[in-house]
Amino acid sequence: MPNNQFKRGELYSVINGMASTAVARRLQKNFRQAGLEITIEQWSVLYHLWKEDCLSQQELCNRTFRDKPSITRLIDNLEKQKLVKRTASKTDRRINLVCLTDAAKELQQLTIDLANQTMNEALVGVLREDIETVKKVFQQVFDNLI
Amino acid sequence: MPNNQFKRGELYSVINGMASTAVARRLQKNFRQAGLEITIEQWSVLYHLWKEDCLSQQELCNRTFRDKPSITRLIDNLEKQKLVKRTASKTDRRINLVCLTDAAKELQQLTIDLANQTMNEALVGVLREDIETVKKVFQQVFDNLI
DNA sequence: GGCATATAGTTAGTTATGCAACTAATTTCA
DNA sequence: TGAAATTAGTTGCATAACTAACTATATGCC
Repeated sequence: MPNNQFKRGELYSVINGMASTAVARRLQKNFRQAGLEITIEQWSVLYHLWKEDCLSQQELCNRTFRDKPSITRLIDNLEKQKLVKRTASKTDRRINLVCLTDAAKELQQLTIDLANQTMNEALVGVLREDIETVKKVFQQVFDNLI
Repeated sequence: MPNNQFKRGELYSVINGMASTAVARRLQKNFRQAGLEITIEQWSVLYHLWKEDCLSQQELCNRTFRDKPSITRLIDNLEKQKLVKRTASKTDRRINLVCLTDAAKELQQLTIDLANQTMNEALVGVLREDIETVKKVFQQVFDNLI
């Protein structure tokens, strides 16, 4: 097997999970140490709702890159924790608009601070221009596969 | 999916693992189209066993970056599919050595070819030097967090 | 209008992950 | 040597993922 293909296989194991898993675990740990009960998956839903409240579940699928059943259950759990509320759309009765509760709005600043702190911990010793390269490569990978 | 884009100036998409998720989904799809029943998580275990057979479960934890219960259950499922076999270590009775079956050995070439093909699909238009930068950054992130 | 098709969301089944608590075997060291 | 600590692996519980199949509503087209 040609040597460069083997290298790409090695990159697969790098891209596929280890670094982002490490970041995600650290963020979850930082949430827990701050006394927050939410999962990072739930947080990623809240994150998009903080940017724009009352999105449909389908729109949350698109923005969080999850499928519909995943969003259904994430919203179920967020509703149990009284962080969001499903509201029927007035113009399309198929659609649930997912809206933040006041309790969720109070989590925004703290959790985003913790996320930024986590990224700072992760990126110690990494050059700013290299971060831009990573973003660029990830965008290209994403565009290639979607 | 118009909103599945990384936003410039933020790395939350890295936390969400969007690029690695996209690669993993594509690899899973390519496995399925080739008639292979294994999951990418199972494949990642086999991958390390092809490099070195008969590793302990703990060693598989270290190499695949998973915790012990995850490996226990991945090995359970791989054993059900007759792709690996647990063997008691002769020198330490706490240890299970996980060894490949002949059926698993036959999967090596095809699945690694599919992984390389998937990486080639993912990396169209990506510069070789940028790949090296990604590897370097990921290694640094990993070292920072572990 | 009415039927075919597409879209929004839910449910069920299997696999995987994280954490905590557990058993069993080994090592440490007083 | 023997009790304490460590290590390897399993089990239980909760959350999350993907696929496929399902209901309900909306749209398109004749």
